[in-house]
Amino acid sequence: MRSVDSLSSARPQVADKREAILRAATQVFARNGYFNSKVADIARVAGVADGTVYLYFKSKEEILHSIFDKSVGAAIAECRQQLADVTDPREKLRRIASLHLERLGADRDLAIVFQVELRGSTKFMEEFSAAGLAEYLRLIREAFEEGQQAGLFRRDINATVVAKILFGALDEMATNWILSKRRYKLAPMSEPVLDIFLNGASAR
Amino acid sequence: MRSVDSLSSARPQVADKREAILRAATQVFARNGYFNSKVADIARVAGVADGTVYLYFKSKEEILHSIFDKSVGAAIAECRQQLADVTDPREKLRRIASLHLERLGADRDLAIVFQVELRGSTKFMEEFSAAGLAEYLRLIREAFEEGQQAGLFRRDINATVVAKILFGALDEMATNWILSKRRYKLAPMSEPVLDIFLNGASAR
Amino acid sequence: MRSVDSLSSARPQVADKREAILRAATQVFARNGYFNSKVADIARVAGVADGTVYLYFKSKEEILHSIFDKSVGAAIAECRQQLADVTDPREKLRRIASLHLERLGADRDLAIVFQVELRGSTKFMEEFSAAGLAEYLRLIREAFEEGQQAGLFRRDINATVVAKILFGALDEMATNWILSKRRYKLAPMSEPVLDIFLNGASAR
Amino acid sequence: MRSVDSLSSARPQVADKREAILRAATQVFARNGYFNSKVADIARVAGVADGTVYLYFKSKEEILHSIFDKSVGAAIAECRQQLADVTDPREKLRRIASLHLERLGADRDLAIVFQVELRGSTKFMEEFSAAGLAEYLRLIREAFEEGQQAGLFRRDINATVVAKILFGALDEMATNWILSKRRYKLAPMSEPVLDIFLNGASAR
DNA sequence: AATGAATGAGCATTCATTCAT
DNA sequence: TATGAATGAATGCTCATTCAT
Repeated sequence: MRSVDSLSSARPQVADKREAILRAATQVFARNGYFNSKVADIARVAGVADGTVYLYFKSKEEILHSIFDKSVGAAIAECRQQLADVTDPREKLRRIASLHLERLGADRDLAIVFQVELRGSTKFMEEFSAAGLAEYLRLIREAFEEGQQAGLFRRDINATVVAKILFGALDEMATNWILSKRRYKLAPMSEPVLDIFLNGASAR
Repeated sequence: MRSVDSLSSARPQVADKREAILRAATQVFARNGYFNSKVADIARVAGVADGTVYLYFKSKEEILHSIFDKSVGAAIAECRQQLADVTDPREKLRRIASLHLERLGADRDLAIVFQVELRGSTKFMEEFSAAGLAEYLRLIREAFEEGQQAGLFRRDINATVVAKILFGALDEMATNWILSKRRYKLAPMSEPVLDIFLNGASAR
Repeated sequence: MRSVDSLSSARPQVADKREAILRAATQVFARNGYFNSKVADIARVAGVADGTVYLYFKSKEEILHSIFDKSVGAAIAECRQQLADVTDPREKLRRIASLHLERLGADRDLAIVFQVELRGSTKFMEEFSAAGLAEYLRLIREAFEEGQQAGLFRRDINATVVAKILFGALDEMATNWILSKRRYKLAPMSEPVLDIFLNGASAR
Repeated sequence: MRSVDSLSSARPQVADKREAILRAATQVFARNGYFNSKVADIARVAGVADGTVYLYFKSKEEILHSIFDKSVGAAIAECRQQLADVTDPREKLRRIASLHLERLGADRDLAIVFQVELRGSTKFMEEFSAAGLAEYLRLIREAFEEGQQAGLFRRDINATVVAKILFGALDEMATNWILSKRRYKLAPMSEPVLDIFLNGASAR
């Protein structure tokens, strides 16, 4: 069993080191911005030598991509799982929104990388858009369409546009939270958003 | 006629050259991204020497700021003017949203700079937030509060949050438009947004 | 007239700076070897900033190529000129050999770059071979063929091979001179080479 | 049989591994050039771990030196042996030249390392010159001096210079062979060289 | 002996900015 | 004002070498 190894010196070092670099990079990118961050900074924060970074990542850019991939992957997986036992489309949307803001609210550095650093390049935005965002928007859209079929939501509005509206509103909550000097909880902000949204989208 | 000005006064030249540099920078930033754009590129596109850029702007960063200041200033001014003769708060929000997307939709390069390049730095985002965005959100909020006082909008929702929701939804429309491979008109996208928003925010 | 400018500060600076960099590079390459030479060293010796090197050359490698091109071009041009008024093929070969060793003997650093640094890469050797060497071997071969037609040289030996033999012998003289700890004149070494060569190649 | 050795003793393994590394290095150096070759490449081709290379060689440079030492040692030994039963100085020179080109012609990678890679450093060239080349030139010179004493060769020419001439001519044949795109046998090229050389150097 | 993960010194090149003209 | 040659600080990445296992 692994647990025995874990007590001594084990082998999770590889995973650990890769993780450490990703964690360090998230922090460094969040504090200095991607372009102003030096690979040497990341290495120092991660507690490894400069060259070691390149044993785990092909380039500085790949580190940024990896932060994105890992987080979006986990987020979508968790989202799907949480939606599994929910049938009410309105509740589904509430869960999606809630998870979205909970995740970002739980790790400020990661949130900064997501809301700010990942946006600063058309190239990356396009990939981002094609990969994670598209998948995420689909989750919203599908829940909304279910609600339309169930007669809960208005049928005169385009589900794709609706998904963007909800995402945009949540995204703005997250960005505002990061930029705000006041320190407040992000997760509860999903409530007024859903309130207006569901109210505005509901069939009468 | 221009030629007269040119002979009689140097002023328009100054404005022209400054304008030319801003226009060139918008194009170059939009196509390559801020960090990958060289001052030399901007100078070439603007038709001036590298050093000339520094007669009008203190640094590369100041060029980005100037693009922002100039555009936001003009947008808010136009917005205020267009709202002057409108009394219905719902119509005010419609005008704000419409103007927002019309402006961005009219100049794709400028839209890219706004939606992508200006987002890539926490520092800038903070200033952006403090300066233009705050002013812009205030316009929305005030219109909404008027509506609340007039009994048109629900009073159980926070006007500040509402303003962010509307802005976030519009912002997402703009970003999606930029990243989309399909070519469609951006301005009409304000309609479904307002539809859901007004419907969701209206008093019953 | 330009000569007036020349007295004050003039404009030959461009040529001068390029020349200075080439001269500096020849010295630095000769002393440290191409791969161990830093562009910063070349810049320092040339009395310019690091970046200035790149205003005149695309890369470190291009500097090496330029040293080669410039020198071979000048050598071949001088060689052709010196051969113009010579009719005796034997004398032509004597002049070629003599010029070859005089040139290398006159600039030890340049000779080192030619005999050592330029040889250290198959890629460059191939270009070298294709460009300058081929031209140079042709000069030898043509002189030899003239001698064959004039009945001065044996017709039973291949002129192309003969050219390589003569070049190889001279090349070895130059390399030995560079590596030798003794300091002697290189140019006179052409005599014994030609002696044996002409004797061995002459018709009886 | 090899399998017996493998079972009874570890020695051949050592020799095998050292050999394997030298063979791999010769191939890698020949294909990429010394400075562009990575120790990791050599290790991979040799089928050993990176670190293992350093159990047999102190540094990358020592590998190059070892290739040289091993090959020159073997060449000179074979040369001496082949000359043992020859008395005619002209035949001795023929054998030396023939062996020289046969050896290089038999292993193209080794020839490239000798003709190109070993030349790219003044430092190495000096050692090369002091060690192998000096010994080799001595073999030639001694054979020539014998011929002079026997009245076969002219006494008015310096034997040391003569040795360089012959070596230089052969060396050029080898270099040309490597760089040529045509594929031909190198060994036979010793004939025209010797032809001219002996003819030019012979007493009348 | 063998491994290969880790190290960290080293360097070509870029480009925002300056300033003599 | 305008120019553009010159500057030089700044950094991502490579790879020979080490060493704990």
